[in-house]
Amino acid sequence: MEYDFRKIEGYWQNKWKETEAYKVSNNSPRPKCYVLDMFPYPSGAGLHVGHPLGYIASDIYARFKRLKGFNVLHPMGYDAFGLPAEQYAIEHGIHPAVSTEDNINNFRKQLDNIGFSFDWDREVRTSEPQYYKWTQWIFLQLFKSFYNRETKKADSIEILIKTFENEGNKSHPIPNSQFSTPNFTSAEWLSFSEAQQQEILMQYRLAFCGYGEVNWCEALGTVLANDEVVNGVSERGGYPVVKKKLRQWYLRITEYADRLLEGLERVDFSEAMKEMQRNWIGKSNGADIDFAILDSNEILKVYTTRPDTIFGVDFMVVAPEHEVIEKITTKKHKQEVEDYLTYVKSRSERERMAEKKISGCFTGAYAINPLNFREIPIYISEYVLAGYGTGAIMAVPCGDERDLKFAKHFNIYVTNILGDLFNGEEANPTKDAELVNSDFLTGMLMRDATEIVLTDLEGWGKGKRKINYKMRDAAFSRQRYWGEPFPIKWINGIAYPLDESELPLELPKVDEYKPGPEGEGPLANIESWTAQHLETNTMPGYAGSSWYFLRYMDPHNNDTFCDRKVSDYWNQVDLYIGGTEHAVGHLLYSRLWTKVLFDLGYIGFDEPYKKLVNQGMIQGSSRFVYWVSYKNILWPPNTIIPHINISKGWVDLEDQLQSKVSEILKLHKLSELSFDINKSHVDVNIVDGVELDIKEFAKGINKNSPTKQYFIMEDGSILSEDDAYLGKSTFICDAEVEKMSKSKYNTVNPDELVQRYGADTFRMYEMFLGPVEQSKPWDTKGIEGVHRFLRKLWRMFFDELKGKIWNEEKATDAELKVLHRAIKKIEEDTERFSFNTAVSAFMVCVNELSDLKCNKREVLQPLLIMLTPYAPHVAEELWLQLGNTTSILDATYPTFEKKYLVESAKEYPVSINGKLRTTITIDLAATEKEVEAIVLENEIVKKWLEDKPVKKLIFVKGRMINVVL
RNA sequence: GCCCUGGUGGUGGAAUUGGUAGACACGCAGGACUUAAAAUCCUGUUCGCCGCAAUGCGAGUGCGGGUUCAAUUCCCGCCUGGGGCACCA
Repeated sequence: MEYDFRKIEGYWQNKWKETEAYKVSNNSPRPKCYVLDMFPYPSGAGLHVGHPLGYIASDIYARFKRLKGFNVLHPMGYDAFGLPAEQYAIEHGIHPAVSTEDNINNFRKQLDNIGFSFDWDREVRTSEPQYYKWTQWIFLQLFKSFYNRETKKADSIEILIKTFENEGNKSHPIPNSQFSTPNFTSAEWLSFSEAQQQEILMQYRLAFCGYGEVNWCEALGTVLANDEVVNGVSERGGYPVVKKKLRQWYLRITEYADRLLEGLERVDFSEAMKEMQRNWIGKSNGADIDFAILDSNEILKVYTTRPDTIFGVDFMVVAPEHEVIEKITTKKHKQEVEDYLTYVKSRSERERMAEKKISGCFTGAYAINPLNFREIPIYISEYVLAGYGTGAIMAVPCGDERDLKFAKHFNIYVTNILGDLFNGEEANPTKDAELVNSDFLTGMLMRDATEIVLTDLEGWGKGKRKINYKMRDAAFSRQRYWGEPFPIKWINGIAYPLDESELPLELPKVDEYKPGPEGEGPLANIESWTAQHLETNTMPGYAGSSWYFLRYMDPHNNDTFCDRKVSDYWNQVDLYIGGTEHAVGHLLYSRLWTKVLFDLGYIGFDEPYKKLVNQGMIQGSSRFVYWVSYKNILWPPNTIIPHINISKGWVDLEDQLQSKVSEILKLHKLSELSFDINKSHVDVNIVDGVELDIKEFAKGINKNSPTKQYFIMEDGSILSEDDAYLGKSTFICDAEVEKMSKSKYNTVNPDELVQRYGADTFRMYEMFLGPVEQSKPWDTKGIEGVHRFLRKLWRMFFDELKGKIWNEEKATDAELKVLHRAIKKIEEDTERFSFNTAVSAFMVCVNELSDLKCNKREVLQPLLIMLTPYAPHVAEELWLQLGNTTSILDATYPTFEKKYLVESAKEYPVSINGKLRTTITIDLAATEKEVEAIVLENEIVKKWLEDKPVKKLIFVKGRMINVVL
């Protein structure tokens, strides 16, 4: 009986389906374990080998935990709303729901191939009304809540209204400091119109409406996503893009900044991941300082984290969006300022931050330093962003590199407050300098000065301590069709929530996906929609994915998003696997939603993910073919143009290449032409390693084009497309590691590999490739080794001639040692997500057992159980063949027993001065003295000692010995 | 530009707490079995040097320094690949 993986895998996949082997119950006496993959977006391109990497890892872990006696929830579903489907609809007229459904079916088929243990009864799709009903419901909870700074949690807006009625807003200051009515009494509140009251409440709601800038493309009449804008123009068509203010929904995530920071202390994410989130939140301690403006009543408020440097301020910079510009710009500089603002309007925030070149312009106005009354010029520059701090900075060139560059560019005098620590060339951001040129602070350490400046400024009413966050409130609307509609009606400019009984508010069918007037979403084109005064924006991609992990727990509940008893049972996600690209987007948003739902009492935990593992990207290994293009040639009609492909080795041999090309041109009676060498991607699937399959390559050539293909082979021979099948010479491609993508022709489809080697081999190979967390290029070649391993395993049970060869004999100590070493290693490695080393431990185990000629059930059966998470199909098949009547999926994981591994002696590495010179086997019970004697008697050690005295002998028991001379 | 992360043989990678660098595979070379091939098995494989041989000698984990009896691992500086930077998901 041979290893017929196709038959085995087909059989068991059906069997498991029939027996509902992966159905998970919400009621179980066993401990729970929740293993989750990041929500996939079902793209039209289908799966490539990079996608299932995380799914395989989580599947192995889920199956492992099941064998260890846990009730494991391991669901899968689709983040089905999104821009690509809508773009596809615009281009092909196919409704996003239809293309999404197709994509999902394709995705599912591909996933099923790989043998995952997902409980498909729990599948969710964010674009289905039964699902987004609850996304809308949660949105309403956000809308009807505010962040109570006294209790530091979300509360019902009704409580806030009661408080306003009784005492105004004195105990709940308005979060928006720019708002026109910052303070009001109970009497004032009661006197406000409904519109005024609602406008005020909007400043408190966790989901609120405001105005924000979007990428507006006039020519396309639409708002563009950041990645649809390239170098300031639209990716499609290359039309200019400018910023435009539109009404937008936001989530007040800034109120949760401290709790999002605090929560990081309680979750098991990598330090790097936590660091990224902390940096994103960007909490800083500093001060707002007011600078008066010369000959003006305006005040310029700046935020700084370094009040101690106030005597080093040589100029001010305001963001181009700052409203003060208009008021302070002098006549003389008006034109210059306008030109600059026009330039900035075309720049994306990303471009502005990344720009190395200094740009800016002087307003003609001067600010006055509140401490020494010095007059300081006010500039505008794109490197100051409107959204951060107050949108204005005090520039201290001796302490900040960007400020220094700016000062040099505009020839601004640089004050040195750092003394010797500033060399005039490089800014020094130290906090430890002794201040000079700093009036009454001179001679003081910077760290100490901060406090004094703050106290002074506050005393004079010129400044205020302030904690600032880089994080901004999260924009929560899109001017798009394919997303959740907001359950909001606008009447007389007031947003009214729909009643919960009106949910779901279903997305209406449309015939076209064109944007509405003035950049509004496509919903604005639907009369029946606008007649009801419904909101025309839709929710962004992260709405549905911010809470999906809760829906998996209770996916069919029609009464609530997730029954509290059920979420109490499943609780947090124990293991979450996904890419680092979600570090600050999805992860922060879902943490926010979880905290709000917790505050409002709907769930019992405030962090969604207990442990997070980041999977690395599988990169593509691209292949290139070099080819010749001719310079300045007008081809006579009916000419056949020789298209010449060059094998890699010839590319740099210019002279010889010239004669090869001439040779080919002569065949076509063409004279010598000058040419360039180009490089194009070639489909990796027709390249074996780096060797091009010319036969396949020639098939792809358009027979109708007036060209004829030639190949300059690695050995210098020349083949034409007609004799491409002949000859023993090879054609070598160049190779490069790039992102895996269709456009680079470097995608590898898992379906083909599964077809060729089986799902078990594919699963193990994906793991064998390297650590899950690490990015690595895909190389199909190594898959053979894993496949050989599985066949070798099979042969321990079945011989081609003899059939069954396992036996019931008692295992020897040596065999049990091999087994238990494997149990220890594989269990530990699986537990710590080191799947690649676990696979190699399987290999080592099977290699050693076959060296021992061990075919004993006592050893093989536990091995099969350990293999189940990695290669479930073959494990289940062999398990059945061994005569077991229950499924291996629910077998008991073997227990490691130390007694089989006990050693009495150790082969110690012996170094002389840190260099390994020999090894000596010594009894582990030997004392240091005994060891020393043995080592110094050793011939090789003696040779190196050459009678020199031993300075020191380092002996680490069970580890190593080092003799120091 | 800012934040995060990686760099070890021809290739993917291993070395879990500072303690024998290169486990396990791929590839390559040689051999066995076979009429032949496939499959399988065995041997070798970091580089350089010496050699009849060895447990010989030297170098070696992106580059340059440092700490240590001992550094892929810790520290400082640099080079370089990848991810993110708020409307891709």
